[in-house]
Amino acid sequence: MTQIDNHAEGSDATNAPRLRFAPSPTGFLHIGAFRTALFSWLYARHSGGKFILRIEDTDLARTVEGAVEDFTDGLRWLGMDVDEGPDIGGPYGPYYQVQRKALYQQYANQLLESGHAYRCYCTPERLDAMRKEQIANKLPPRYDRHCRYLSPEERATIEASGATWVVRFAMPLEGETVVHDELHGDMVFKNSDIDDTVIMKTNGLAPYHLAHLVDDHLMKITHVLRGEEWISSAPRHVQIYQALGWPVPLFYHVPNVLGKDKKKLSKRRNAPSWSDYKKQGYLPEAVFNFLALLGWAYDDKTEIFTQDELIKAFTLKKIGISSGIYDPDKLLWMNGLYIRNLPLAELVERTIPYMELAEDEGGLPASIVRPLDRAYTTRVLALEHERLKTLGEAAHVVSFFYEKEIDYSLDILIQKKMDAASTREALLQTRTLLNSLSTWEHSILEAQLRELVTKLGLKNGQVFGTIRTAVSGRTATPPLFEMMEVLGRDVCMQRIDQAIARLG
RNA sequence: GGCGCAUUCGUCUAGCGGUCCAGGACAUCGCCCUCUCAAGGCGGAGAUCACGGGUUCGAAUCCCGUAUGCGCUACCA
Repeated sequence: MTQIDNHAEGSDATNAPRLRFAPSPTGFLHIGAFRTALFSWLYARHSGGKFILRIEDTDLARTVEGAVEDFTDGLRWLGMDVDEGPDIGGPYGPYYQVQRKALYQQYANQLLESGHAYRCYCTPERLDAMRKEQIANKLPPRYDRHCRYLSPEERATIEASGATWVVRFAMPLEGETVVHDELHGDMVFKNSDIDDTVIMKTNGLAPYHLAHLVDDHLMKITHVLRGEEWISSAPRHVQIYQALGWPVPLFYHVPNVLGKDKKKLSKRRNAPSWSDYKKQGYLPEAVFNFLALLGWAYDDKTEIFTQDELIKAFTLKKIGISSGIYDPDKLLWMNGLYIRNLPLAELVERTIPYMELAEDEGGLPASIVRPLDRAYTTRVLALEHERLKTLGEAAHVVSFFYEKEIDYSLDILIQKKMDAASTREALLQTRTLLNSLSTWEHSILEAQLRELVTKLGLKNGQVFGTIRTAVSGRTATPPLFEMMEVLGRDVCMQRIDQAIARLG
């Protein structure tokens, strides 16, 4: 602990900004949390500062196994590298709050000694009863400061009886506290509205209000970006900073990201996690771009940015202050755009893993052998490239390119103003024509089949639609002739034969 | 209930006293392209800038109310 202190008090102060992302490991991280992290990361990179990951795990009861790994995986997936944190350490560690317990005790004691805090012996039962009564009397539920005014003798008696205690911060009873926020300006709070919050729990760990503040100070955090839900307790924090004699960092209370229900994103209700996006085949660079635009805008038209462009363009000043609903449709559009901009080879590289997933995880049907043929898959995906919105949907959309048997109902084979007989006839003629071709190439297929259409006195859509279904089992596919070329002569002929057979 | 924050097209937003009877994007609608589905191109509709008062020669932009939404009100973060 002393060692940590020495580091913290050391005068290596450069003026580079230091920003932190400090999630608590109570579950997976939703997209709104990442958005705030992303703002911090972007500014750290923009300014040549540091980005620190700290785990706020002082709530032992709610800590979830695997959560920290989820954070670091998510950060990595989105391309946000960490300068100091649990995995890599750093000069101001440890980066788990439970490991900094002694520090919080030290400063709680300091506050106790300076008269800025006091021991509170109230039992949860008393607190609970008190609150219920306050609410019943339409009073704001607030700690009644019962223990603040205990005499030393009374304290001695209570403690002699073996009572446990917490430490509460003694808020000034009168006056006002001004919270200066870089985004919102000055926000003024009446001290009498703020109660004496617990800064040290019975189990010897500090709650958020003390722990984050001690860590931010010791870790030399310069810019504090956090959700706007913290505005209410910010005056408490500035009072504690003052009581400790520490400078207050720059506050940026950023707006929340809301769900479609207009409620704050919550892990258990309406929020997708980063890994949901990964599973569905969203590109991290698209998600990154999308997230950066949620509550921040560069100008009135630019919205597609590479990560480097974002780093260059990002400024904290332009963060908006009103909370917004994230629009999954727009993300989907942006993802499609990023996919279309991918070089084909990279698209193949990144899509194959999704296609090779087990069938029940969204991969190709189990009957198709893995690993997939790369050359063939490249030809297949070339046709689907501009049609994909997510990598995850590729398997479904291209499965007929791989399947031995395709299955479809006859009504999608028979086109408008046609019946089984005319469809069968068209297919028979198609078969004869295709059999006569010496080269299986899309431009030749197209030229020949167009001639056939006129010869049959049918519409393009009728004949091509019939062949499309016969050959793919689908009504929506890539352009027919390119598709037939990739499928190959044998597969096409066999499927056309089957269609003819099914028509009687 | 108390306190706080917010409020520009359905959604994300630009706007920081005059250039805005408000610009862009997604979604939506129509047309073009066309063998289906996409992609792309063109165009339309969509916001009396929440409402009401001020300040000002002039307000989406500044101030004050009201309404609505959201947040906080734990030995959770």
